[in-house]
Amino acid sequence: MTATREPLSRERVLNAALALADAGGTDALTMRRLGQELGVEAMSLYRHVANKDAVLAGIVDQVISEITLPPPSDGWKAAMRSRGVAAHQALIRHPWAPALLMSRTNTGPAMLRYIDYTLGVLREAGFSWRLTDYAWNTMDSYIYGFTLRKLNFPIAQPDYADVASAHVHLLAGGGFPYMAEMTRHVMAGNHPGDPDLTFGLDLILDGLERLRG
Amino acid sequence: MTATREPLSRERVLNAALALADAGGTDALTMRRLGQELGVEAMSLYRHVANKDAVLAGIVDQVISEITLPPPSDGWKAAMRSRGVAAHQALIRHPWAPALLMSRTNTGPAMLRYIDYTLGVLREAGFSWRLTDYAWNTMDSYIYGFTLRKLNFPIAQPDYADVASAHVHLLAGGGFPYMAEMTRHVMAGNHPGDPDLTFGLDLILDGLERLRG
DNA sequence: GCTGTAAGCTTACGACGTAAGCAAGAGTGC
DNA sequence: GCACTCTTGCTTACGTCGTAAGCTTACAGC
Repeated sequence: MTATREPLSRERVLNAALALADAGGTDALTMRRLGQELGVEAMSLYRHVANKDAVLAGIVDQVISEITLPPPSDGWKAAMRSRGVAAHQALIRHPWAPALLMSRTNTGPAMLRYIDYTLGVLREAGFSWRLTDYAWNTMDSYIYGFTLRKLNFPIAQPDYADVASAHVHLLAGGGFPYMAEMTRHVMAGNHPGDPDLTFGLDLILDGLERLRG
Repeated sequence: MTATREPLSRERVLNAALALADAGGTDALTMRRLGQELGVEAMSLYRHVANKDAVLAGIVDQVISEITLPPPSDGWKAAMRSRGVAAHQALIRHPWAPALLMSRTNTGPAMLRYIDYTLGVLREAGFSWRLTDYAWNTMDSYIYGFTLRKLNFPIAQPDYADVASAHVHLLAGGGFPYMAEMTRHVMAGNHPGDPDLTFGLDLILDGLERLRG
């Protein structure tokens, strides 16, 4: 009289893995817990997935697939700008993702699509192959770097007050006058502690525009 | 008649940890192996170090301390440029470091010194606090992001031929025309596969110069 | 019914970080 | 010389991890 449960599948495994990572970060994603979440023993997962690394690759690609790619007809600059913002937003929605994304070689279908789109927009806008490669690399280095940094910046975290007070004694020592003053400015509200992606992105895009001629 | 061995110390532990990470990456750095390297049991390390996380924080700060900071008298732009290059080089010397650097909140003495230096150069060059913060954030997001990306880019690895041939079938499918063509250009030697830090860095610095007015 | 194949289960191994308590030696005060 | 404390390193053990090897069960096609 037991209802025959839905059989496992690579897709079901990856969905559960994504949910687990979203809920508790990479640490919460273990094969045992993943099995538990699916009502199955850990070893059963290996019928549908080569190993844990494949799971990680799968969920990273899933996140990349969430990046909405604007139509190239918007013009290369606008397209690259909103592509960058969309990537940043998708990654922020899954805070565990950037570290994974940047510390592995990713060749999932969504990633390849995403790269090909980017190269295509730049090429069609008249950038040389060399400049296209450099431009792509520069933008993505910045976007991913910025996102990862932001996620680990104490200021962006709810326990900012704790962190700040824990470090105040370091700054008070007098060895780091500029940091101390900067902290004072941020705490006084003169200046947003939360960094802004578009500042640097626009800097890069304007520079690329000038190089394109 | 056994020679009394050199007693452990936080410094000796960190030095050995750094050597271990340099030799085999983060995975090779375990408390047991670290003890073994020092001729000591793993648990003995805990007398000199709070836990493994403290070890990681220690060696990351060690790497940061290797970044040579140019004299601010060179002018802010030249100083920021060679600071960036120096940071990149130091991180490349310790390929395991960028991932660690970017996935934790770092408040070691070398890191604080490094940040304070950067803020100081920008402030003394006349940047507002707001612009100083944005500039610092943009530069470092790019530098770290670029370095981490480069380390995980298959092209930078000795097994590039393998990696390329393993992915050729994906490109050959026709779904990714621009990537395919780019790969062809790189393989034909028309274009360096190895990315260049200074391209993006100069883009950013030129943009900052314009903003400073 | 028989048999082949797939899906999930069981057990087990060798890592890992580290908590708790023990042992042995080095100073120190008398 | 002797007890005392403090420091340093060692022993043992626990719970967790990824996953190799082999087993069981259920169903499909004949």
